[in-house]
Amino acid sequence: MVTLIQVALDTPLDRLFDYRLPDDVGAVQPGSLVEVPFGRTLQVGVALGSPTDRAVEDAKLRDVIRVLDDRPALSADILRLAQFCADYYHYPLGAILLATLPPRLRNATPFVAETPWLVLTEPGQGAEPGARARAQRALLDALRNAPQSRADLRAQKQGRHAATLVAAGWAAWSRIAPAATDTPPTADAPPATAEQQAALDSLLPALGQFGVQLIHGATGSGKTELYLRLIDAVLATNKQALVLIPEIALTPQLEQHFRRRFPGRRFATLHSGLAEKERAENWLAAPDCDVLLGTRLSVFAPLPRLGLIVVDEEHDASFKQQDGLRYSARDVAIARGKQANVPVVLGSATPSLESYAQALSGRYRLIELKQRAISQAQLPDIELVDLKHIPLDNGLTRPAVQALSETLARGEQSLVFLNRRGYAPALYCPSCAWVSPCPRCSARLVFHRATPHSTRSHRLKCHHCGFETRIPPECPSCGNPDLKALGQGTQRLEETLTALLPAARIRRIDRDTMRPRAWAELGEAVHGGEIDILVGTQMLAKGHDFPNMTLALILDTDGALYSPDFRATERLFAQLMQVAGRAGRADKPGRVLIQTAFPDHPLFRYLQRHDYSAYARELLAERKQLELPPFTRQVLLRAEATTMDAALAFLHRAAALAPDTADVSVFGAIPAPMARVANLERAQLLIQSASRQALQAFVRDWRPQLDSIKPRVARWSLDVDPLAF
DNA sequence: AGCACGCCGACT
DNA sequence: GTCGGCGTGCTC
Repeated sequence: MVTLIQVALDTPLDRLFDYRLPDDVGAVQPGSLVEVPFGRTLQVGVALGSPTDRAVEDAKLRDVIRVLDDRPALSADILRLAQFCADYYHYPLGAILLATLPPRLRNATPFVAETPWLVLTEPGQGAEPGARARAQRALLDALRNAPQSRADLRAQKQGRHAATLVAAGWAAWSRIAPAATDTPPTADAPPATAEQQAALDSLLPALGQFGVQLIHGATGSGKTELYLRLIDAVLATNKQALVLIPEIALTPQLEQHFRRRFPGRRFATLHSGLAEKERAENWLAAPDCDVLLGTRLSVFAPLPRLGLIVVDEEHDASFKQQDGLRYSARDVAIARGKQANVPVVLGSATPSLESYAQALSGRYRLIELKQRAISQAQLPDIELVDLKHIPLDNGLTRPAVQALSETLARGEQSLVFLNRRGYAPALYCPSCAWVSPCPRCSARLVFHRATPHSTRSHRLKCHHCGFETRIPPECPSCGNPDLKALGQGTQRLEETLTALLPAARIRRIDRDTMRPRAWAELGEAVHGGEIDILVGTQMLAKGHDFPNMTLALILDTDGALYSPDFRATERLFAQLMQVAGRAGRADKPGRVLIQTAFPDHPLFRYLQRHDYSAYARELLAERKQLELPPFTRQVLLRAEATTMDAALAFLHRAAALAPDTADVSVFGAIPAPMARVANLERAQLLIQSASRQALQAFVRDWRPQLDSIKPRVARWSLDVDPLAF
């Protein structure tokens, strides 16, 4: 009898594939990585169990080529987590499993990990080298104290003795230095404030099992200190902590902070900025580490002794993957915590409304930190500049310019926040009112002007769907050659400020000016006092604290205040608070100026009081009044076709096929959200529900029907966002 | 998703 | 005469 095995492969086909398992390929267990022939290519797949039913005829079956034994099999808990994601996000299991692997381990090329540490083995602990082998004995003694690095040993010409110990089985080369045998010391912690102590008293007893704890603490209230103490407690029981952060590039000091706090503990980091080799090595080392600090992709890392998951800045959009498997690492972390029966700690100064709602309903435990642990840190004053009474000149009011020049005169730094990149949000024809519409979607094309750095960027660009075109020499509608830039973008603002404050050293920060690795350099420039004014988009909201930044100017948030997308309004508070938080020094509170035509908007009232809780409660109450659920779950049906009409036709037929469920609403089809792919137009249909079960059932019933109406022109995909505002 | 098969327009 | 465009179908 031939052994058969199911293999999950990285293909959009949402099914498993059966293979014959020849006797000579070696041991295969569920989770083993195997190389198999697929179509006319060879692919790496994940072996699962034996097939339960025989759907394909024997003639189609092919042989597993080999087991990739240079890398460990995926563990049962990762398989389970991936299965959860497959169900939750309606995404093929194989695609998820392969995506959890670091890229270097997704292909069959053997990977040899670096082994920089010589460590003592079990037999080595009591080993007695011969009396004359003094060098060996000395090295063995040294190893009993601490692992030795390969580089040091080489420098001390100990390489030969090391090799002898390894040959004797007393020592081994390892990827990662194991922890010292006795509990490594924890560096001195600052004394806990009364509030922190109260939080710890409630958090520490909850560490043994699953539960979600939402720590709502303003900047400076000591959230990080709480994480560190919880991690300390978890490490003491020989378990591992997983710490998820939004972007590691923005917080280089955080890793140092952690390492210094737990000297002697084994740290690993994972993020997409690592070189492929390093990422593979860290992933392989993860099972042996004590603390894994990383970005969203770390949520799938192998951690056999997981004891705690921390999600810092849980509201942050970076936790959501925007393409492929559109998972939210925060939500997957909660699922993982539940499966592993391990507590999950979410922390934020401005928790997402969905988390806050869960906390208010009692499903999560809410822990509020109100005091500032760092006593010097003072909250900034927030002033509103009423645009109904104060005129704008090139997007700036007199008080704003004055504040900037005063700050400059004092030798302090300012930040100017304008959430619109480009030169101007639109190009405008004064004679016929043409305003640069995007031919592919309903947005406006943004005017980008050439700069000394890149002349190629002199173009009209759609920030919504990615369409780009050259700047027309005359109005495409009436031929008028005199087109005007309408409104303000960061590029134009930079130009205006340069003209107004010629002495100021100004630096623009947005997606157009920032290269991926430019943050460190920017941090140094700001710290070194080489910059007076930072102008930029929301990119400015995150990252370093600049100690000499005392003014934050916020221009034009009104679009978001009354946006038809009420989620934009809901996110605005967090964004403004983050920007405002950039201002202020240890010795003096910062000043924040917001230009707005709607100073009476309730958001500002709460913002001025720095009271996010009250604001979040009001938003949730408002939703209740409007009979909106506190959060919705949504599925996006995307259709791609050679013409927009064909894509829309498919979506309309799909909508008509929607089963009649009161719990699920199907909204209208809209054209081209984000980029035209491979000469296909893309449109989408939004399906929403407050109930996950209802949505799941809906999609399950609907899916086969969609296949049946699939017209020649369209291909479709489901994009699931199970928890969305 | 790839990748090949297959049937109709403009070119060495 | 063919090169090559993308519509269609398949992958254990």
